[in-house]
Amino acid sequence: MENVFDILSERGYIDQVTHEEELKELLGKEKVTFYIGFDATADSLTLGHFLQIMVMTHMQRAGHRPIALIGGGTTMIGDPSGKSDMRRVLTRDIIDYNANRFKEQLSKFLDFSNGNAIMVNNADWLLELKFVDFMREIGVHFSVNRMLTFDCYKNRLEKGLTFFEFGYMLMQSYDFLYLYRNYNCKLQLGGSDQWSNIIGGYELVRKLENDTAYGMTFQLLTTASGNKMGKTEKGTIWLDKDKTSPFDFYQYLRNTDDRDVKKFLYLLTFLSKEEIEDLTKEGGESLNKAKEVLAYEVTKMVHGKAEADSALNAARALFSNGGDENSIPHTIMEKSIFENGINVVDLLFETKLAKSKSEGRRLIEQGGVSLNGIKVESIDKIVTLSDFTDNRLMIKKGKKQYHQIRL
RNA sequence: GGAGGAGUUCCCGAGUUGGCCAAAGGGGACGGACUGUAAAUCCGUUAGCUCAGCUUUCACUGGUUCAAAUCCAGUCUCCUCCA
Repeated sequence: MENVFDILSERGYIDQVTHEEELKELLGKEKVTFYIGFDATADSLTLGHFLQIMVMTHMQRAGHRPIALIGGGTTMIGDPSGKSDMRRVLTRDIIDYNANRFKEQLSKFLDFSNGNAIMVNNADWLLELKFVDFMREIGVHFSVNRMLTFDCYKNRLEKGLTFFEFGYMLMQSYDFLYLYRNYNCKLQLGGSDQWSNIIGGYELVRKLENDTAYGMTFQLLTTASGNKMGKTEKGTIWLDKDKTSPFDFYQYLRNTDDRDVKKFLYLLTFLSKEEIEDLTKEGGESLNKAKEVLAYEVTKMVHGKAEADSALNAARALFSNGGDENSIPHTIMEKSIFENGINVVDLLFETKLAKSKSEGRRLIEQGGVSLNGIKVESIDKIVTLSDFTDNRLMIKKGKKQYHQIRL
């Protein structure tokens, strides 16, 4: 059987590894327990987390045991790496709630039965630590001089860094130690921004347990234009369908930059190398097909086949004719509203296509709105039943946003 | 605790001899043109509303004034240096 390390490497997940050869050997010969930490700051995982889920899934398929660690305890501090400001501190209740949601979502991808995967919450052990004991057992192994040389702290020195946040690394390192002791966990994975925290943990295990631990990071999912994948300015792309609809989720991936398609196919789908190379070899316009596959595959994994089919159909219906109209995002409204007529601007506002009426006016003035294919020329237009066809009215905002009104 | 500096519209960041400030510039976002539901480029928009006018904004509260982001007093927060 192929070594999972090679798979991860070939697909381009891996960024940095503490001991490449040793780790590869280990992964080839025994069942390895590893962990990835998730911040519990939101009540849903994001598309960005999906990359980490993929890695865990690859690992589990290869016979290894994933531990998903929910940062219930560390979230109470906030990881200072890469952040310029101290994070909002959340209450225990919120964190617990979030942790539960994470578990639900992760269960869709990982097999948690029979201990094949484990979920833990570091609040369970971090919160009961005694300060003095912790400082004596753990604190003595960390050199401040050394910590200050890490990039993540370096740039914080100018902005200010509290001891509170400085302790984050010790806590995360302690997590690793705890998991090593209780679950024989030998490997920590994480995004490349976690490198220094991971180093801290594996060094701690080595010092205290005199055993070898490993760390590996993978690339942060970024788009060619430099943004963090799944975190658009508009808002985060969530895995929760109530927070980001499957259609929007699909569309986000469907609109992937040409330069990212191949990379994302490798990272976010299980398609074989041959399939991916085949889809992307021609480049140019043919990449549209690859984008459709990408969007469909990922949506299928996250939201299931039915939702993926539906999103695919809706998109085809809207953008290339054919496909099923029923899947298009829509609002059902009272017929009486249109018997009297409603102003377009109000309608845009009602359907949330415009955040304010001013924005709605602006859109119309700039020629960005059409009803059933007819451009709205005036902000005074009154929409009535006569604008409908078969009780349906398709509002198009800009080039890509469609919303249908049904009676 | 002492001395000094700062808090502006989504973000960064101008603006403090009071009016010409809904507030420069950049980024982002949005709309249009071009296109392949891509990128790049160009043009436009970017507080709200009952929109040629009106209303609410420049940490908070109160004051001076015909008029304040700009002046005064107090409060809060953050930063730097000293203890």
